[in-house]
Amino acid sequence: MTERGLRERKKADTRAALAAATLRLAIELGWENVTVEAVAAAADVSYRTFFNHFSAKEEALLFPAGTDQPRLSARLRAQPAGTGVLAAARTALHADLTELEADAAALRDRITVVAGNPSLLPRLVEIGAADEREVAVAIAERTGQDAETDLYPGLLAAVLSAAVRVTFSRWHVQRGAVPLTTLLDEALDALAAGLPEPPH
Amino acid sequence: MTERGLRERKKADTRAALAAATLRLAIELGWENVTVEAVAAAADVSYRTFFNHFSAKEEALLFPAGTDQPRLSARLRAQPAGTGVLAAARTALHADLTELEADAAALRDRITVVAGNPSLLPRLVEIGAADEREVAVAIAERTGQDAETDLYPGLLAAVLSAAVRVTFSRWHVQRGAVPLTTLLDEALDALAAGLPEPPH
DNA sequence: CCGCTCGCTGCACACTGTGCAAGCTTGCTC
DNA sequence: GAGCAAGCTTGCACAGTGTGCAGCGAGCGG
Repeated sequence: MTERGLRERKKADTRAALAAATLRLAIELGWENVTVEAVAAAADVSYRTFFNHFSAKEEALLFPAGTDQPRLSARLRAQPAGTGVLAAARTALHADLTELEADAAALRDRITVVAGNPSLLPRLVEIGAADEREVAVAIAERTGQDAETDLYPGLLAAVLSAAVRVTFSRWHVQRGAVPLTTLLDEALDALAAGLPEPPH
Repeated sequence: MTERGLRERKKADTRAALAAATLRLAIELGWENVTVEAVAAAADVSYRTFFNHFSAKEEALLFPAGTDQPRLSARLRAQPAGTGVLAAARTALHADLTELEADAAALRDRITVVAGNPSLLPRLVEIGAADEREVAVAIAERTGQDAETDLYPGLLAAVLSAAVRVTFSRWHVQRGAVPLTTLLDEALDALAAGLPEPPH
């Protein structure tokens, strides 16, 4: 399933080379100075080939592995039916973040680029929270509600997305000193406590 | 301060005409079929003039009044120092949403366009939550914390942003039957209660 | 009334993203 | 192993976005 032949392996290599070149050039030159032409040249393929692998420049930076990998909604559905929504979400998010933290160097570089280019920030959320809409549906399935009309599923999905975003930000500021999962737990605990105002 | 002369009035008219034409064409043709050239033609100005008023196509749709209007962070700072952060945020958000709901028809059209084009969704958040970063700083000032390192300010700002986004979504689904402020209160109450899982 | 300011306009340009029609390598079949 | 289909790569043309620059003309101040 991982490699079915030389052709697919070469294709994956090309995609990886393009993604790596994109990230490297973004760090070296700044995101706005990265052109698709330069990326293609750095990866030794033609300009046109870039768009055979990525539909847009941002995709090469933020979705180097492709969009068909297991997403948060899938992980959430995989949790046993007995557990509560919040606990299930916490477990699913842990799995997601652990996987991302596996190549921490690339993740840090990516966040660095995004931090310097706010226009990319929304897309980063998609990495962590995948398709927030799907997550809302998965939550609705678990609570027996309707994702369209009821408040809870959409709100929880959006709030989880926000928690992940904040977690990425803090992880980056602390230069990865604390694991993503630990930081996420802090955020989720604060949420579960109803966001009580801390003493000052 | 509102109008200082014929020239400024004409400029504001041009901007308003461009914004209105953008919204109208987006509803009629779909966002992806709206070209700047068509918008400029509909507003009876040249192509180049469009970019003298808006730095990008999305800005004409989402920030028709300009980005220098009073933002959420300013409203938040304007709240009396005695009140708690959550209460202050609620009041500030009420003011913001009430103002937006004043021209409900345009707001509904805008949300319709955004709902059909997820790529625009992140920008809509900016309308409601303004600059989330500034809000985080304002929260930090109120709690005597540091917006960079402490969890609370950034988390609360992100969560408020999420609540506003969900509120817009529900308002749109219900076709504006319930005021924005009422829907926002429901979301904030759920958050303050720690997002307890509803019975199913 | 004269000059200055400033919005509007046209032109040229770099870049993104897409459709189409090739060419060439891979992998499968006979 | 020869051929054939599939599909990755490539070049070309094109629509559209966004920017820099220079000129024009109407509003504004002295």
